[in-house]
Amino acid sequence: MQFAIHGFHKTKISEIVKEANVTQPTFYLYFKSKEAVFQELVDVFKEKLYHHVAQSKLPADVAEEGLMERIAYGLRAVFELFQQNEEVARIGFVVSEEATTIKAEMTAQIESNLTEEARLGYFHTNVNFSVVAAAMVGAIEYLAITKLWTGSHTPDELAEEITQLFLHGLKI
Amino acid sequence: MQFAIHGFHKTKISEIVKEANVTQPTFYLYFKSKEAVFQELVDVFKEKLYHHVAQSKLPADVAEEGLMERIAYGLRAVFELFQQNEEVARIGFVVSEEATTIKAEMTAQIESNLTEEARLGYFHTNVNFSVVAAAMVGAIEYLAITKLWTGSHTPDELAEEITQLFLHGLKI
Amino acid sequence: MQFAIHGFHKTKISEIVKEANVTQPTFYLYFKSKEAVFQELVDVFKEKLYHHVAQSKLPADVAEEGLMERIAYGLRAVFELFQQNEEVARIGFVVSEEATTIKAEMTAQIESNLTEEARLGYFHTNVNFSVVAAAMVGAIEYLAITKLWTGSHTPDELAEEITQLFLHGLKI
Amino acid sequence: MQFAIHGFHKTKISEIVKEANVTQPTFYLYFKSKEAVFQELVDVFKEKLYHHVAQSKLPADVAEEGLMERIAYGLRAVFELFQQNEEVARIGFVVSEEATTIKAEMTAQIESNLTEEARLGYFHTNVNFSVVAAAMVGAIEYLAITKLWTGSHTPDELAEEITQLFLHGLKI
DNA sequence: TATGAATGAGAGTTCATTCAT
DNA sequence: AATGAATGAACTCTCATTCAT
Repeated sequence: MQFAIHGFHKTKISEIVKEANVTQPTFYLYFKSKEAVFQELVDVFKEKLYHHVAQSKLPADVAEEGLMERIAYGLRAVFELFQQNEEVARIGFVVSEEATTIKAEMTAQIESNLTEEARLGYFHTNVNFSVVAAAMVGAIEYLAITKLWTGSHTPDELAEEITQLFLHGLKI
Repeated sequence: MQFAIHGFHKTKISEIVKEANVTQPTFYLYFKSKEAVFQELVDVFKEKLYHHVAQSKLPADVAEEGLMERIAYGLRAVFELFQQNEEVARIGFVVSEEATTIKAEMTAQIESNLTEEARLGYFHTNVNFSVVAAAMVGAIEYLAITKLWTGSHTPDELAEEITQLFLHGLKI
Repeated sequence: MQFAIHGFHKTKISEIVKEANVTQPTFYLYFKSKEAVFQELVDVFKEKLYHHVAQSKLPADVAEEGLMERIAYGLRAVFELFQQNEEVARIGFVVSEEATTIKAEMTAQIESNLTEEARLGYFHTNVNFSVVAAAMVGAIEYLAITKLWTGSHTPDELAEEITQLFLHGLKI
Repeated sequence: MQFAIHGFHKTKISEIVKEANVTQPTFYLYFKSKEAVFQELVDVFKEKLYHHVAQSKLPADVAEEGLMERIAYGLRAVFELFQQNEEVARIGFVVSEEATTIKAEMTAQIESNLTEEARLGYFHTNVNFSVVAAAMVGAIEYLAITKLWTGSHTPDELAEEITQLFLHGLKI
């Protein structure tokens, strides 16, 4: 879908319909307007994303040994969502105007998760979780763009690496 | 500058010149085209950024105790560059088409730095530095947008938090 | 019928067929084109109108006392035609392009009637019957629109009032 | 002006600008939209019309002998307005959607004038002034179209004839 | 007889860009 | 150095009309 590649403004109806081998009026047979079809895509993605993030919150009884795996699991799910819905994810997370809002919402959710998880004793508390959450969201976005959607890394690999990094850091 | 706020396509020459209190033809006395002026801004930023990142590479003789501070120093410099050149940074790092390339270049530079630094023994080596570098760039971008340019955090605070996170992780 | 309400241009085939609970191609099974069906409606009305107006001419032997009633009779017939065929009358007399021609034809007929009637001694001759005829047609049209089709007045009432006005005037 | 001839929907920007020997974008240099320029014309006319009609109300002290002249005077003024502003009058009184409202307003004003004048003893009161007012407005409109704007009659002649007709009627 | 699906032609509008002065 | 006035090219969207079935 052209929107995912070019964003809203550079995407022309004429190109969309050419790709689909139909004429312009046909587009309006199926969609109310350029804006409407774009928004629909955004909404579909938003729905899915929020659902995934909400589910990635750690439960109360994760054992010390299983912690890392459990975190990686949540991240992997997000990366898989991004992989299986690349176009719609690109639109909703990167190119749409609403992407800002969507990422802000995701950040807030992650911050809330982290805070709760810290209270459960999983993490230490001398960090600003709002900053950490934003760092995670930024990292996820950019990794999706450069490592996932390029095909160079799998969701599994990325989740693994990121978990390792955010859990233990680089320091020996 | 309108470009920083609205991006290339939504920014109209008519708005630019209105803001500058001149007429449209005057614009073309000073710039070859809409595209050219935009490119000029991008180039200015690119130059500065690459310079800063290159300088943030750790030297060979940092003492154990000073490591963290030295890393924070490099990050702080980048955030300060972003703060002092918000508009041009927004354009070159976020809204321009070339932003992709610029961030890729920065990522490569950071990866190279990390690899070298690991070889110097600062970090352990069982992580994929290409992934870590991308995570850092993504984090930096999103923190700039949500924490720096909103005025909620200073370059210093952000550098501090990020260093802490990337060095030691969240785990207790 | 949509034409009567919205006129030719604002009436869409898509609306017509929706109202009739058929699809667009079905329309073209029954009518050659949008224009053709409109024209058909106009023709139907034109036929009826000319017939009525021709019949409203006063015969030669109307008694002094019956004159007013005889005139009112003709007018009433026209208003009744308009009332019983509101849609088609609206189209043929108001919204169609041909309405101009139709009203011109009606005006000419009335003028001819008046001239003849004046020669029979019913009216005085120091007025321009072409102007009077046009005034009548204009009055009839606007009264149909504002008093008849709104339901506020009956054909009878309108015929009565108009006859009184055109026969004796307002002056005491 | 094309609007006066063809009405709003059949008038194309492309025709307007062709008539003016400029290109389509030039149109938008001077007018906000097709709709806006049309509305502006309507408003200009409305203003003028209401002013004239309001002024045509008879004062309290018209002498018996001067009555007819005084009435003709008011009508003449309206026809002169129509003549001197043919295009805008056509638009505001005939082809615009608002024409309905404008004529209704004018009718109401005339009815009010007539009622008042009858109370002053100028006219007898056994007629429905609402119907008479509508008849007048309809007559005025159609006479403007067929006798004034065709050039066949002057405002003076039309005012004279109409006054005679509405004051004394056709009856000998 | 009826239609789901499609379209050619053209509407109004916007915008970066350029003359003539 | 500066501009008022204009435009080419392109855009989104609409609508009467027609296939293939």
